[in-house]
Amino acid sequence: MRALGEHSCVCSARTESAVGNSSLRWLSPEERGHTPPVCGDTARSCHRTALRALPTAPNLLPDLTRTETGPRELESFAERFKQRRIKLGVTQADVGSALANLKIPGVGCLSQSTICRFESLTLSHNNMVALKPILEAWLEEAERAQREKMTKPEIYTGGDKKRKRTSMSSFREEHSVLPFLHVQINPHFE
DNA sequence: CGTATGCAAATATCT
DNA sequence: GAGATATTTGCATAC
Repeated sequence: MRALGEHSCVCSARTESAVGNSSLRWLSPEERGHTPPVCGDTARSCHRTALRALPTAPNLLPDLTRTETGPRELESFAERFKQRRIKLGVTQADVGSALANLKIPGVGCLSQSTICRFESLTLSHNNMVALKPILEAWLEEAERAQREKMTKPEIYTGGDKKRKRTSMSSFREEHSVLPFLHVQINPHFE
């Protein structure tokens, strides 16, 4: 009787996953030989079905068009991923939930466990291959966002100095911002 | 506090 | 379509 408490991500409980994450497949139909639709993502097939690479692909074709992500490559990527993540000062759990913000179709959030396993290469090869592009996308996005912050000075001069008085001289500013907040309630770092 | 891992549930895919 | 088997992923908890 685990009280499926508050998980970090929106799509928490495994029983009430109403977040329609349609499953996505990173492999082409040819590779699998034959693949029905994919998954009739019923209302329950949330994240659990999200990422998958070919299950038991025989790999008979000398894929010239496909870049077979070798174990070597995965290994180095996982390594770099971890380093850069830490450099950004982000935890595994943060990454997991932040993935949802990428808005990649079919990709929701992932748990800290999964991120950890990815970094330690303790996932199946196919799973790794499937996750790689996603995490890669997140990494670039996160670094880009940080760069942006570095460029800009401090938006508010808070901190050790005396906080600058919030001079809302007129209501003009407020009026200009409100409309934005209506459409983007949760601005995120971007 | 952040990370690693055993275990089991939920699906996907195969036969 | 049903049952069996394979995979992926999260929770709980130890480290």
